[in-house]
Amino acid sequence: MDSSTHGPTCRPPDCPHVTQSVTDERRSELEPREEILDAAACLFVERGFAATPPRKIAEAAGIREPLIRHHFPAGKDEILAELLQRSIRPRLDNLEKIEDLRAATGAGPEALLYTLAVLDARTLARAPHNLGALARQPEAYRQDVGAHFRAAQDELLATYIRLADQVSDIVPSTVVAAPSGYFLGTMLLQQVDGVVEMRSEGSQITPEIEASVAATCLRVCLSDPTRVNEIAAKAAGLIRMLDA
Amino acid sequence: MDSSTHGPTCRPPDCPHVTQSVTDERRSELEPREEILDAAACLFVERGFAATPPRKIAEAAGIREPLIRHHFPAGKDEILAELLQRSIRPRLDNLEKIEDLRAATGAGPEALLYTLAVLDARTLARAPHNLGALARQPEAYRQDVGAHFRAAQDELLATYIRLADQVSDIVPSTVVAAPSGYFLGTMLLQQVDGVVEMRSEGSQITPEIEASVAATCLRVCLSDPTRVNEIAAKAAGLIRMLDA
DNA sequence: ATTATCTATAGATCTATAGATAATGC
DNA sequence: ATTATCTATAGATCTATAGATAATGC
Repeated sequence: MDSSTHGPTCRPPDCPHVTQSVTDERRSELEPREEILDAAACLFVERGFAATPPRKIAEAAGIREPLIRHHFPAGKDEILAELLQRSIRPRLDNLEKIEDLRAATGAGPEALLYTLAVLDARTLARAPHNLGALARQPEAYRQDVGAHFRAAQDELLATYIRLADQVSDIVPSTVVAAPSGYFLGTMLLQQVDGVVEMRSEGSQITPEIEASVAATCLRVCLSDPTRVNEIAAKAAGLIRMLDA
Repeated sequence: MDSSTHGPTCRPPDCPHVTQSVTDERRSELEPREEILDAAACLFVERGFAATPPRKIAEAAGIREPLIRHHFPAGKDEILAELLQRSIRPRLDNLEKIEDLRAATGAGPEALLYTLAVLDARTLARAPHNLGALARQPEAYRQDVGAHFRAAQDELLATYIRLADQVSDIVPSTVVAAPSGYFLGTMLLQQVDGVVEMRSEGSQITPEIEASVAATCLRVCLSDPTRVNEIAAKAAGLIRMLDA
């Protein structure tokens, strides 16, 4: 209530930066560059990119402002670009993983869609500081900062679209308003990305919820939802292979 | 490319403010207060609240900066609060509408959920400047600005949770990872709110897509998706009553 | 008399850089 | 010699206000 303008909205275990008030000792567990990224991630997610001046990042990281410029000559923009990369890279890895699984096991699109959804949900659930929330900052759409990120996002969407298309067996003419193609893929991706919103509302994302999200993706595509159990079981085997 | 720092990302038909460069004539179709709100809505959605100084709003509205303070003494915060109100009020109206329909027709939760989803999707689809996107600005979570808005949002969520609960006939023990309660409601609401994201990606939201979103909400809840057609038909009747 | 609008400007904050000092690698 | 870090500061931008002028309602 004393120093900063508005109370921290950040849950302490997630994010020490917003709560810490005058502690300006470096925590020094990390390299300064990492320290900067970590502090910035927390602040960008909690207060927003545009609302976070470099000074606040420096304070949170326990360094002086010009050091930020030393590590990131282009300033905040460069930090955001790096954080966006880090938020999307593991999801591109997930795309590779399911492609490998397909090649290795001949798994069908149903199990692969479920697997991808679980992996992505898990990635978002475990990202430090709920980093996935950066995708919703308006600056993530700016060409100069988020171009690379956007391209990756498009690749992700394209995969969801393709898988959804292969999985969907709902004949449009038989069902009023069955989504398809771009819209079906978008809806599935949004369902998965919803994990970010749940986290920011304070929910702990359990493995059950991750599975729930994935199962919902299937239920949206399939005319016979009783098959979800069977597909989930098959996918669980694939996921176990990855975890091993 | 000449004046402003970054190219406008706004589609012209949606939003004249970002594209207009040096035209500082007031358009004067609207009251100045409305002009300010309209310009601010566009800029907040496109560039973000924190990245939009009052000067830009004044320029876009064709007025001088202090006039903003005259109409909104608390500055940008007050504008945002008003815009958040305007974005959520029609959705509270939608809640009332389905309650009225329930009382008048005795419609069941399935048809009401479908109807609510269509109404909400439509509200988001038609909101000027894709106003629904404001809900994702970090400042919408700030107590001093968004408290009222958040309360309304919670009421909305509570209704989705309740309806989803009544509609859902998926017995958890028979299906691995069936979402329920809070999470099911959250997923449905997110599905509907996805319209905002689709609009910001440039998609035109057709009535078919609105129906699609609503149908998907049902498909997520129901063990027997073949019932969706029948429910959608019933709901279409309810919606026609409202439109008349 | 109140409301709407402007010009002018003060003070705070932010962004960016210059230049000094310390630490490190060859 | 290069890299890492600091202090100090300039210039730009933002926020907020004072005070003048015009328009409007009683």
